[in-house]
Amino acid sequence: MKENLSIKEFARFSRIEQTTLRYWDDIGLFSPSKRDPINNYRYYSPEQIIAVKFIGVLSDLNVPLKAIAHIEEQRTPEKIIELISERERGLGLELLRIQEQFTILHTRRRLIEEGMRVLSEFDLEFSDEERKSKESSKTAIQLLEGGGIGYILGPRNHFTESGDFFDSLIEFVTKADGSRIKLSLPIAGRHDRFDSFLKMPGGPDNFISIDPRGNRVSPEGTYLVGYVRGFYGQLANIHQELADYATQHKLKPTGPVYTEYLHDEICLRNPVDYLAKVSVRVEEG
Amino acid sequence: MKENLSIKEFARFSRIEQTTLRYWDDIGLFSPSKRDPINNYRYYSPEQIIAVKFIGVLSDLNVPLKAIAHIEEQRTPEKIIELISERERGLGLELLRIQEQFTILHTRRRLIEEGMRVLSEFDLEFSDEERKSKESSKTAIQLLEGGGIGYILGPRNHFTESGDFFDSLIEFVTKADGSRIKLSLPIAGRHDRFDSFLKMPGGPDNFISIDPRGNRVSPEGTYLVGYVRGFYGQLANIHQELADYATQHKLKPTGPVYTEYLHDEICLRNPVDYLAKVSVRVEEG
DNA sequence: TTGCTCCTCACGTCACGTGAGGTGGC
DNA sequence: TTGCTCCTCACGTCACGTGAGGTGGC
Repeated sequence: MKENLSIKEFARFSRIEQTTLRYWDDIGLFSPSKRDPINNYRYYSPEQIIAVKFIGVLSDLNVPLKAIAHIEEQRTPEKIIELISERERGLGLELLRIQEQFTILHTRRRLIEEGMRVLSEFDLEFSDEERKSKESSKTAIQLLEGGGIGYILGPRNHFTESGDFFDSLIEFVTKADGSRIKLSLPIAGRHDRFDSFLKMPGGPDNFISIDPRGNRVSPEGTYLVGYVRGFYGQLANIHQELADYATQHKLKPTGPVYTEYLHDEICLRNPVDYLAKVSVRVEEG
Repeated sequence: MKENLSIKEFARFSRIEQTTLRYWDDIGLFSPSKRDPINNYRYYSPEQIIAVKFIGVLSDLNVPLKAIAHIEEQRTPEKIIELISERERGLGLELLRIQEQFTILHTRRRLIEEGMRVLSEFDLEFSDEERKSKESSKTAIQLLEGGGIGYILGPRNHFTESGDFFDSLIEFVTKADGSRIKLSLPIAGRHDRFDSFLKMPGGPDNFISIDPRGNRVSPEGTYLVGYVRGFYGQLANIHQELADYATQHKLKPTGPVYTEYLHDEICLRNPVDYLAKVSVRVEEG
């Protein structure tokens, strides 16, 4: 004949904390069906579990408690249907948000892990003296099959006109507003051709970002890949090294050229340890 | 030569509120690259957008700011990979939670909408006098094709032994702990056979709950469906009405019998307006 | 002088969480 | 008396949000 549940029992059955139940009572959102007239103990009836669980669901859905209380007072089937529809839409948006976050995390992980692989494969460690200088850099080169990564192109950069890297970066960031460019995804650079890369390695024709849906795809093919360890802009003479390597191996670097940072401030404190990856598409002969 | 962005510009580019940027600066999580020595204005550099957006992502993922700050100080590729992996797992769990909430909302909506359809189809309105009494009820009966709904069976009820409805309900709720039974989903009753329903309409053989994955499925078939408007337990003489209807239409009510509430305290304030649905599987002849 | 952007400081908000000190019934 | 469960009240916490009053440069 358990018609009255103590707050402890009710908390256990409903899986809602005692403090939360007291708080909901305090703000008039959800009160026990009875109070002991002597010691003022709260007593709940078992069927109250249905309502308290629904409040819990709404609360989990980030409906403000005031709104829930207002709904509770005014509730009709029509209004509850309206609320549910709205929340279903909200959950749909949240689902998109989660997928986006998955993409962001996955992309970051892919880049960082590639960087770790590179560091274990090549010797790119600085000596103590080198580490002190902001201009230090180390490089490694390898030939890889690549391409097929979806990316989003930013607006055309105009380094030659306004002449500044940051102006172009800011233009990219500004254009990102409202477009599909997600700033949470790593920003990379793209040169149309190897020529323009040679002329200005640190000034890409466009800034790009990873496209989670893979709409625009980098061309499949053989890529000459250079890794550079050092601060932003310290691409050293990687362009010359890539050109030399190509000549020695009878390869023709055509383009496009992609410049990404595998390790950057996201995972490193010391800028000299940053790790860039430059991929140039090459053709035989 | 925009190397320094004011807090307004930086907030616009990064899509992070000025107040948030100041707060992150206050707690030492993320500070501008420069301060004006005279007026103490904050100035950010464009490449700081990469880091601030990543902090934003972590913050969106509900990583406490203290933890983010700690990570920022200690960051290495390995630790960031670990963090990302952990968050990917977290997102996986959140995805399950969202799917569960979708199910809860969808199920509620389905029941409430069915109730609204029933109310518009049949006259189940109370007169002013009837509305005053807690024992008022109105009924309607129809024949429907049904079944195929997945449900989760609670433990066997023992009304005849302990003799109480609430004891059984509490046993169900207790068993729910750790099982697949979700208390946020509507709780319904199930009688194995029409006989046992006739004997004790308010005392189901088992309490059940909707199964989002539809494992255990109610049998397909023709169902005699009775709707009862009134407070919990006021199933009136619906059992007798269903029996009479079956006899008149030469139907044999076999079972199982499902008792659900389409409209309950979730969407109504006045208990007398609650709407129950009793479905009995019937056979020809 | 006015308008603008920025500053700091203090207090408010939301949904609890955490003691501190006290009560009633076995 | 002791242990237990419950109570209220007050203050803390987290991540900001909101004025209030003031400053520097055009």
